[in-house]
Amino acid sequence: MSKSAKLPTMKDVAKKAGVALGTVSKVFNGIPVGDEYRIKVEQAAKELGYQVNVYARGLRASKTNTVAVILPNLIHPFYCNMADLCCQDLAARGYRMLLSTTSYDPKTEQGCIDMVQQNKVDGIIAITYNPDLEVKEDIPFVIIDRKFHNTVPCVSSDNYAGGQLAAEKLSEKGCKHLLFLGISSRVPGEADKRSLGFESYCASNHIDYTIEKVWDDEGIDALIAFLDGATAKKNFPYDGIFCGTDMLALQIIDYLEKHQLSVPEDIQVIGYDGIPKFALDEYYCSTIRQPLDQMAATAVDILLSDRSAAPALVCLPVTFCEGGTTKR
Amino acid sequence: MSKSAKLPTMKDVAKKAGVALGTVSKVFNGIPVGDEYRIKVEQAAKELGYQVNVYARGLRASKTNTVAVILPNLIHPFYCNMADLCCQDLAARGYRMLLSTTSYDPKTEQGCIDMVQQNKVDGIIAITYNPDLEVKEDIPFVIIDRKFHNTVPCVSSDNYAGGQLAAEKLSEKGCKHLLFLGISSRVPGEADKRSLGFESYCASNHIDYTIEKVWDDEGIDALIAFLDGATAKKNFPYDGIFCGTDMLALQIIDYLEKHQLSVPEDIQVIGYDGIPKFALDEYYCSTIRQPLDQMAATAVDILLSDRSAAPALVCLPVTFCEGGTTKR
DNA sequence: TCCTGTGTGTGAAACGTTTCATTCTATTTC
DNA sequence: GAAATAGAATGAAACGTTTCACACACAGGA
Repeated sequence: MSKSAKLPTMKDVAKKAGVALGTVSKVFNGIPVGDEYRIKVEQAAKELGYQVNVYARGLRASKTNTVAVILPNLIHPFYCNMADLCCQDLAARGYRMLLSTTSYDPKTEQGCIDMVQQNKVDGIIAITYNPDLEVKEDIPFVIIDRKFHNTVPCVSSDNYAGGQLAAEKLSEKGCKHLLFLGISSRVPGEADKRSLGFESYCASNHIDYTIEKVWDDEGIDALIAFLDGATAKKNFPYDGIFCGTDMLALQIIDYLEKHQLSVPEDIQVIGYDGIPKFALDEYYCSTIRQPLDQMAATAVDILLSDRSAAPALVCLPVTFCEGGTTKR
Repeated sequence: MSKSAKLPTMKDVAKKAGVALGTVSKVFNGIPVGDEYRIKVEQAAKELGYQVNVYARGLRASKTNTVAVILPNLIHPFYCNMADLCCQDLAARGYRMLLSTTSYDPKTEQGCIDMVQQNKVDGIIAITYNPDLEVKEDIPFVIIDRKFHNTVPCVSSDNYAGGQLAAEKLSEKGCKHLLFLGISSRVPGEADKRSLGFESYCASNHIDYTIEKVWDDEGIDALIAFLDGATAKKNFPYDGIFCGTDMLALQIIDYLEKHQLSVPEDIQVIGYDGIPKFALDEYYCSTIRQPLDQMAATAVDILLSDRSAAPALVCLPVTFCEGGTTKR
């Protein structure tokens, strides 16, 4: 353990290098400075082990090199992966990540936004489903997965195309009677387009389909009730199911297997998200994979670049990933 | 969206309340102040929507209300859950969480520590397996899962008892020939005690057992090679396996099933960690569950309390959780 | 009435940057 | 060769807090 000595300041560096304070500042801010000066400063800084004090800088300027990431939680793999990728992308650009979780609670969400604005972070990336968020327009803000104000860019996967792709794959794999199962938030979001894409594909290709959606406050029980009705019949009337999320798909698969319906033999199932299984290189189920890496990279990019040029909505392309719940 | 107005400062509050600057400061720092003054200040602050500027405070004092959490990644559920819990516990105490991921890279780990010390966070919670970390002693530091310097408190689950418990459970459930499989880091850590506890239980209860450990740089292939040797025999010689982690257990179970050995009928498997399956209320496998919530709470507690009283190592109790890979 | 002691509000100084008006140097132009 | 100009380094002021030496008021003892 090293001694707890007073940290060197810019003043120390300036003195050691024999230059003025402002010159040192310029060097550390990438402002052009004569080569001989730059070298002297860099040398002195290195010898002293100097690093810029984030708090002094944050106070004086409004540059904090910190981006706030606000998510519902760090339990669901989707959010975790997103946080992981954002963290890496931000670190690569020299930014720190301030992470807050909200548990979907609107009050907590607003509290995070307020806190974070007060503290002058350089930007905010959020996944939130609160439509009434108050955001000051002078802090760069990017939202993932849900369109918000028109002034706030949204990054999402191409949910509509994803829905189409799911229908297409199920159909290709021989399914004749398709079913969409989804749990929707009462707040409209990009994810709603999954069923729309699914529907459009089925309709224009004359495929038999059913859409069954419930509200999130009704919970999965409402979907189970629907399935109970279907399994009560002699023949379960669907042979291909597209679930709005991988997590839902897992629960549905559990249900089916408990009712002597085998996946994928009797019924093929596709989820949405593309969550890798437990940090391994496998999927929980066949799925429409969102390009999380691109989404994170895009969000960071928009945030830290010139936002005036940012599009209101970026939809990134999805892919189908085989995961054992569809026939090969 | 609200207007982008200049944020109110303490000076504004002082003027509005008709008191001195220092008095306002005291109110916001919980330093006793006459009631009539306190009320005036609180009133004025509320009306102005004043909040303390974190950067000014961080500059002047060394109070930043920020704790850094350093983890290998946000992909493995163990780390994610830990981050989630730390975030909640910290928020509940009014702290912000600065999160960094290291990908197990020693250089990145040291970089994070340096950055974070430079930036005067109020404390650091880390999960790192780097033995050569340089830490300044004047920043509160807690490490999870690995004992470090004696001056740095470590929080872990009771790995030794966990190993004993796994052996006990397998034995109780009728296994006669136990096997421990583990992947160890070359850096000694608390997790090494899992096999020691397992061994001690078996030895003192006259249970037949085998310990098979490989180094992490050899990878899982080394364990697979060992199993190949075992499966090549007419009868697979083990009927109960304790794996060092849940993730390893999953991979081993996969292997066994591919070799026509069914779990739990032929072979029972117990993992370690207690990772819940995909944010659902199930486990991937029968497991020795670490009390993540207690571990996070303890880490935060030690960090923010008087550390001089902190024990060098806190071992929290583990529990056995049934997960379908052992017989009931 | 005066003096001392205690408790509490006051406001200037300091924290380590960035910024900007100023000074200085060197180069160009007539 | 002198004056004008561009370019670059300089250093003081300012950012919004916390802290601390000080002033002040009031109570109690002589």
